[in-house]
Amino acid sequence: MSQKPEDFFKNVISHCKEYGYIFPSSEIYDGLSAVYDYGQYGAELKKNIREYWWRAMVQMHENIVGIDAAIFMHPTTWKASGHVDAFNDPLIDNKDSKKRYRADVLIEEHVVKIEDKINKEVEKAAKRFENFDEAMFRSTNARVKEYQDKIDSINNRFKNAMDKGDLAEVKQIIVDCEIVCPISGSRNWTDVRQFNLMFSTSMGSVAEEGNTIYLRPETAQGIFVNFLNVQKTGRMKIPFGIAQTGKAFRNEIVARQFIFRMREFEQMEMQFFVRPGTEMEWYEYWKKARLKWHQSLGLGNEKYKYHDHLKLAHYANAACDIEFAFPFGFKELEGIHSRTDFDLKQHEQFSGKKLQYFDPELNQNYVPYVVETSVGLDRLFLAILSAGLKEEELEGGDKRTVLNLPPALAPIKAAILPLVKKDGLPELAEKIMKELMFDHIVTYDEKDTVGRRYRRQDAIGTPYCITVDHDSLNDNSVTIRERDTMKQERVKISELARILDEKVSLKSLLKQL
RNA sequence: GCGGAAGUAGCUCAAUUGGUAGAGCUCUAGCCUUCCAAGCUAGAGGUUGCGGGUUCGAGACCCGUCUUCCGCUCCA
Repeated sequence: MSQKPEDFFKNVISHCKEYGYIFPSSEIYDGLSAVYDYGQYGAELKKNIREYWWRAMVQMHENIVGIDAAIFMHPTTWKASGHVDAFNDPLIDNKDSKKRYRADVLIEEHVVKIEDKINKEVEKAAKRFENFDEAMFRSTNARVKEYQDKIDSINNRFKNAMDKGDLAEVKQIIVDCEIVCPISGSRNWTDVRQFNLMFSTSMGSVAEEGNTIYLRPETAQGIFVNFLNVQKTGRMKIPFGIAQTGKAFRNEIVARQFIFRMREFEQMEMQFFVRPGTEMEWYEYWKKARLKWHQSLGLGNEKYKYHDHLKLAHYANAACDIEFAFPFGFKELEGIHSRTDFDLKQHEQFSGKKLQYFDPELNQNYVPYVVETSVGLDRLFLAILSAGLKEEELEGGDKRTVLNLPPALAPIKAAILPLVKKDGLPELAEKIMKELMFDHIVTYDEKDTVGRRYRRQDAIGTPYCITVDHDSLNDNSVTIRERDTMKQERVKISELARILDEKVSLKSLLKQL
């Protein structure tokens, strides 16, 4: 299909809506920006992806266990993790250049410029006088003092403004200092606005001071604060991992690209605790293991690539992304980070509790190092859906829309279809459906011609259609039609449950790992 | 936040210079019985995103507002 990427992406979005995968949130009220609801099929697909991840991590690793920590956490958690300080930026726009700046950075840069002027004065004076006493010069020279007073006054004003959260004052500082935009050179600024990454709410029915709590911006911290609980009660020996899936919330400045960047999203994280000094081995191990997991889905190995981070976050000593070829380009799907002992150390410091492990082999205590794997469930969903959606040209110029989902992840595993709606075929089909229902989500459809029903199932990604025809009444056989090849195979009704199970169980995926 | 585009049936879109909102698909009920969509009959579905204004008359023109999409800015 010679389709433009934007158009294809639009198709993905409308297909999601039209076939019950994803709806805009609160749509009857015109929607809520960057929030989406998973529909009847979306919820199943998402659940299946989560299930596959969980089994691959928890079930297939003796030394990994899973937890389900709360979204609400003690507010100090986020001071310790660095989220409170690091993601609380006052931003300002220049209306002419359309550039956005951090207001604090603009002011800092301005202060640096004044400092440069002082230094120049000092240099000049140093050349002029012999036996130059720099300290004396700095404290007595009128011009230098003037500059220094300016700096102190700006710094004071800024500190006061930030402490009080007075953003109008922050803007006034920028205006008073006559700070110009480096690009447009103009002083045409918008108001300063505070962008806080974290959503806050209040605990307790009465709004009082000091009871502000945050909706977690990552699930990882729920694992770190439970490190000792799990290690002790599970008698875990290093190296070991703790996995968790769950919602996280980030107040993105601009959330875009459908479910790729949402304000409410779901993460699947695993924190792997290792002996200090071995973290790079494990980092490499998990990089490979996670890529292999993604590739097992069969979306095409060429759709993945590593992207190593050169600029590292405050807590990491190595980091890379597994990127996926989304319709809008290669973008991060999963992050693998070597987080060092940063988080546990921070929590030790803020909680006053020892978060250490006694290593019997070394006969010593230490704070473990952590290798994190963190994948966006919604992004994975989008990856699978956009890789799967195809407009096929069939022989004879016929077209069909097919959603090529990995069978083990498909929402509906099979549709049971009577060839015609009479002669006892519907009854037999329903009987088959009721039997298969015990193991899988299956559906029944008798409306329209069978070819049309096949196409309907293709569009929602059902991997198998089981067709009951007139012969079925005599030979106790039915045909299984495969979604991707459209080939049919005749099988015994008594064998159906086993055959279907073989084709759609997660086991087939897990065995590839 | 800035710039651009767009909001009409569940979906895709029409509606002449302003003159009674329509089609296809989908859906529902029935007919037909056919292994790869679009046979027949009937039916349902709309305060044209919302609020004002101009006009005898607004889906269309004007103002405001909301939402979505694209680009820029931010992004652990």
